[in-house]
Amino acid sequence: MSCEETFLKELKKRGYRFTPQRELVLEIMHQVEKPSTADEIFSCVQERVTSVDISTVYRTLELLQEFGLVAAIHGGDRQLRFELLVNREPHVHLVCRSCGKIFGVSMDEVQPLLDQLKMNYGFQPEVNEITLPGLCKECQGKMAGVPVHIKQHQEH
Amino acid sequence: MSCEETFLKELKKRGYRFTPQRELVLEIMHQVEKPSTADEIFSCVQERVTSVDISTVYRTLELLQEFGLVAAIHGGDRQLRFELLVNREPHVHLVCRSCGKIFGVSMDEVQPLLDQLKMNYGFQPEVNEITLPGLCKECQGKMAGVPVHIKQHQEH
DNA sequence: CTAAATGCAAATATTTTGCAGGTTA
DNA sequence: TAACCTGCAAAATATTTGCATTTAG
Repeated sequence: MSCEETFLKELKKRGYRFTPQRELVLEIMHQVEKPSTADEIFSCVQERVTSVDISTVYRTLELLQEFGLVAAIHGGDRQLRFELLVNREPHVHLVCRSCGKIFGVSMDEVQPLLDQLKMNYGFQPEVNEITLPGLCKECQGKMAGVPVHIKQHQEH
Repeated sequence: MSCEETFLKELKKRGYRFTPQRELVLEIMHQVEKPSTADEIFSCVQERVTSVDISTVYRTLELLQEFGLVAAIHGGDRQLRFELLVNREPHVHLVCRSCGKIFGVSMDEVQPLLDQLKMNYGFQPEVNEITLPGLCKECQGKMAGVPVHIKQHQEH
């Protein structure tokens, strides 16, 4: 079942409606490559239909999350980023605190840890929303030895 | 070297000053048990000295982070939580998205994953700020089968 | 005495909400 | 046509900043 079909089905199931705005937000989510902020998504939406409001974008993203089509990931900065889950295998994110780049890591690598947390603590991690802050390869080289908080200041 | 001594030393090193407000914030950080929001810390501070402003709390927390005495962790909700690092071994946090409880997990359990990320991606995770969202044992029982976003709505 | 820190108020940034009018089914 | 959805504006939340005054060293 295609992404849009799932959306339609879930909307119908709850007596919600399939509006042009909702269709457009979902379409844009397919077009953005990286996990994107509400504002970035809003900008893309506006390039197509200027009248759409950012509150509609937020409301649609919330729906898409409820339906399991989109995940919200908490990066190092203040704002959430949203990512389409459909057609992607589960994965976790590495967020570089210096350059902000986000890397996806396949489940295979983290599964042992998740199993262990489940076994030892009974804790069930929400896989798609896991974010590991740190420094990517390039940024480690650039700022070796500088404490993290200073690094952040230098970057912004 | 005690926590306060470290603070003093780091302040002096930069020509900064050791003020009663800064001393108090650090002291409060020793008293709060769990990772706490700026506002929670501010409340504790106010119980002692009502004149202290929340902006001073924020500014002091930032200093403490620079000095490596405090870590900021990004939980599931919007606000940061601050935690004293001194006298604690490195650890990561499990945050329950339903009840909000935070569990500390020792490094031993996650070290293999971190090593792997370093090896395969060159990514250096910032250990003390890692947060894994999910559901704790109790909350899994309470809301088995209910999708995550609905759960959140029910809770708040 | 002087640079640094504080308290206050106002600004920012992000997300949420109330509501009147428009739209979907 | 009735419930739902939208755009707009305003509120809420969390954090940051400018500035006049106070204070540590």
